[in-house]
Amino acid sequence: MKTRGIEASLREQGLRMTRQRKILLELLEQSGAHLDAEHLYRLARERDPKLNRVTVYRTLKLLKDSGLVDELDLMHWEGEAHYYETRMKQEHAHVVCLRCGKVEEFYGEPLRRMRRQIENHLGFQVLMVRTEAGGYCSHCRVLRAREMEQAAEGARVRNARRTKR
Amino acid sequence: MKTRGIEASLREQGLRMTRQRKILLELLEQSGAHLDAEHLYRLARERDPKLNRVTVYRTLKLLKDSGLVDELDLMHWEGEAHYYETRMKQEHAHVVCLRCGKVEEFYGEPLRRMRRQIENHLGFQVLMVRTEAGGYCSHCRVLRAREMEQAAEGARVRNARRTKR
DNA sequence: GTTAGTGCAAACCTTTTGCAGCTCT
DNA sequence: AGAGCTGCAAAAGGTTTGCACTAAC
Repeated sequence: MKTRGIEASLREQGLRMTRQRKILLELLEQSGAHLDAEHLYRLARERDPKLNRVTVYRTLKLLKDSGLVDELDLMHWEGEAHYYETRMKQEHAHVVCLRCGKVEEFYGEPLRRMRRQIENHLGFQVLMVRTEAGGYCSHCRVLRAREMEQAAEGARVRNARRTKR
Repeated sequence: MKTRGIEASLREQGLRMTRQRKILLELLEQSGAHLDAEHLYRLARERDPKLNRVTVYRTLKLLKDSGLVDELDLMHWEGEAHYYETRMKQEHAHVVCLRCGKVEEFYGEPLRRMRRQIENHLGFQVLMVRTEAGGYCSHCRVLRAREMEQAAEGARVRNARRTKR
């Protein structure tokens, strides 16, 4: 959804498209990445140094409640911040590397099928589904194995020392 | 996994099974429900009034990092608290009613299939998958429709008043 | 006797709230 | 005028940290 479309959505709800909201929406759309409130705030201040952190939070809440952006946790990869993305794309899962923080998106039939099954089996009217996976990306998997090996080595040394004494 | 099994897991990592941890683990297992830190703390204090809130947090973190319990957000239904459940059961999704807060669990093939696809397509080693859906349960769906109707009615009245003036 | 774990107080970080002033319409 | 919106300061909510003391191994 373009900023235009979002503006229309806001208007329908009797809400206004202010200078601040325009800045925040543009940043959210440009950045393909997943921004958290603080990051978004810093970017926004580059365009308008007076823009307040509170406005960022209020805007994000508004957009979230209007269903215009989705809120993610990314498996709490570093801290409790929430990440936001505009709701333009197809439903997808987020896969986070717990070592390097890389985020990949996963599209696929199982997601849609799950939504349908939840609706049919549980009688829920599903408004949002959030699927997040945590693990190690192909790159970090190797490095991780090496790290574990070294940790085990360290433990062996420590144990040996203890036994000797 | 029984408390026994968890105790063994802790021991393997050179960790200790203290009175406090035993209490917390038992509570987590007994309660089929999804407890948050505060709730767990209150229950724990009934058994040991001196047990500190900080210990609850530290224990939960420990168990989470050891992969012995899973951490949920339940779509941030009321606040930012995290909910915990022991990792005994099969992989499942949590479906939260955004009106009454009821939580249902969903088991099914799509979940397992999704995990496999993420591993195959993205080359990730998946350690945890968390799927949460938000919506309205069959009961609240009806009530919700009624509420929306009343809200719309209210808006009509307000608009009429404004136009008249 | 070591090392891990606990309790207490205080800090921390993210997010929300109250309120006066501003700005669209 | 009247509603929505912003900025500022202050509070809230959930969680973590530093440190001295205690308990498990």
